[in-house]
Amino acid sequence: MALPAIQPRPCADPNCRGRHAPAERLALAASLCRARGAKLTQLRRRILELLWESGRPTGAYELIEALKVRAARPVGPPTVYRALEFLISQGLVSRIESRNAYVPCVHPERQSDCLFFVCSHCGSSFELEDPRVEGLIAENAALIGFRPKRRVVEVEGACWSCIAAGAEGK
Amino acid sequence: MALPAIQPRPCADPNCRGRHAPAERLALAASLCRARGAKLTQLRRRILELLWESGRPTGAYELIEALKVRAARPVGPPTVYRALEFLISQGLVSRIESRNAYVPCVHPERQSDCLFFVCSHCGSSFELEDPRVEGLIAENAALIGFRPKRRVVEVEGACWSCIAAGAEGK
DNA sequence: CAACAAACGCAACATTATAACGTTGCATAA
DNA sequence: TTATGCAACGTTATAATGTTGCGTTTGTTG
Repeated sequence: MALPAIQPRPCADPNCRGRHAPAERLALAASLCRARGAKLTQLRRRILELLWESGRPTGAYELIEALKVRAARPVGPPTVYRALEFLISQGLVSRIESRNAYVPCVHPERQSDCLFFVCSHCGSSFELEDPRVEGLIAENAALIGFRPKRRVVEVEGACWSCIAAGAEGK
Repeated sequence: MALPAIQPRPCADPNCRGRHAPAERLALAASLCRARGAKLTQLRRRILELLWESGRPTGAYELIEALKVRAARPVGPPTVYRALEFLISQGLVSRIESRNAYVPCVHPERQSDCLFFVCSHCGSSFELEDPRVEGLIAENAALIGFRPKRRVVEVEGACWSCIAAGAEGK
């Protein structure tokens, strides 16, 4: 029996924000899918990989372009959208509604919704978790008898490095 | 001098949620624009009126369709999008990012961002304010040195009347 | 009135997403 | 081995949403 090359394991830090290489991310994704009986196919894996390599919210058509380069045959929009749908259903990817773009999830093992901070200057995004947000939303929902199912929290602004560079968002 | 028919005045209740007729909404909007030196033209006013009458997040192309009925000439997409841009800039309308749709703002005199609760069954939306959300976001933003400019909070779920009717969202 | 700017009309186009239908490949059972 | 079922993927076309560029109208101001 071969030694396991990578030991995929959830990160203990809820807000570790990117201290893991794409390869490690993919290994964790594969491990999660295996455990759930979900199939992380070649295409789905490749798209997830592209998202990790991109480093910022990436549009479906950007992915299609990127896939043209290395894929045997070009893939059409429906194919990419179906793959994204799968990745989202597995908690491996989130859609940034305010950008029509997609980002890989830092902590796919937790299915919780996240807060997304998107820099309007460089386009990079940052994912944080804060359980208190749920409470606040639940509290407000109760005021109007609303039963929440899914939530979107997206903050547009300037990221640290763009502020440091003097370009404070466009 | 004629007596003022309507006395537009901000509502004291931050979460009054729709106890005002469209005519009153429009009068307030006109009053605000006048005070700000912004021009609420016929078209812009008509679009705001349609949004108030609609009662749910409404797409740009739905507005175009609705305008065909009563307008002298049909209006094209750019015209509607520009009018929406104006209304949004004046805080009279918000865009629901997760739906590509637009809703009139309950409290245009306050420029604060709101929380939107959208029923996935009947499509109606509810706007609430909660200043604590800003605090929570600011706190999280500080963790990563992010300077927030605009935020989107949208909650999808089931509204009270749909829950009561037994249809708890699709 | 002339000059100017803001708003609007219009054609074309760009971007994002889905519908409808067909094909492939693999597992299982007859 | 052939049939059958199924999930994933491919292909074409089209729907839905949003923008650019430019010319025309309109309203205001000197």
